Amino acid sequence: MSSAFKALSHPMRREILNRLKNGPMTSGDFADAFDVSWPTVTSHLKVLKEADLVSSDRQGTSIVYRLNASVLEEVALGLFDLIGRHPGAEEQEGEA
Amino acid sequence: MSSAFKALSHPMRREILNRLKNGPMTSGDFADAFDVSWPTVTSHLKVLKEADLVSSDRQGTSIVYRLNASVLEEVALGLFDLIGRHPGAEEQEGEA
DNA sequence: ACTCTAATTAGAGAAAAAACTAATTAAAGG
DNA sequence: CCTTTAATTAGTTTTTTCTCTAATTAGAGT
Repeated sequence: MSSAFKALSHPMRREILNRLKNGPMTSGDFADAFDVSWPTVTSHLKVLKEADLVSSDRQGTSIVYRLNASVLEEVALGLFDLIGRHPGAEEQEGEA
Repeated sequence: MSSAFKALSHPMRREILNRLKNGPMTSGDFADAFDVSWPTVTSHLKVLKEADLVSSDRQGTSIVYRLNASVLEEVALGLFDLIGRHPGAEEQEGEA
């Protein structure tokens, strides 16, 4: 999970995750969407995959990536843990 | 907020945040706690401060750092947003 | 003002990350 | 089997990050 934070530290990788929220996409989709070379995209996808934030498998001629929402959720929960507060717990006036 | 993820990407910086959960600490406390030079600690604290994850002010002879929980919470909420799920929403069996 | 302690800034070197081009692999389809 | 399309791997260069030592700043206390 430690590598997840590293993976999240790059804007393009966060944007990739954001787009995967709307459904699976191929490596080529991303190569089109971003103004960098395809190998650069591949490299970012690899980082995300190693952090287990995305999964991929071949579908015909393309390789399809999809979000591992549960892992991302774990990371978010880890952040809440860092501040010792439970998600969804509203701020209360008097905390005795 | 983009710099927050960068700030969170280093293990020592996450550990600093984790320790600050239990209350404010001085730069020297961290310099003692970690096996790196004091300037290295200062540098990490600076990154955290620039990401607005911690605040500091002088208290007598020391400089005291404390957690900006609200900012950290925002980052965690941002992650939940990335997966399009609200914090505290339990996994449900049938999602129609 | 002087000195001690706490902490930061400056500057340099090593290591890691990010980008590119060129070359390679893999499957699909004629 | 050969070609085309999709994607990755290899190798290199540039930029950023991390760490250190040495020097400096800032306040406290005498």
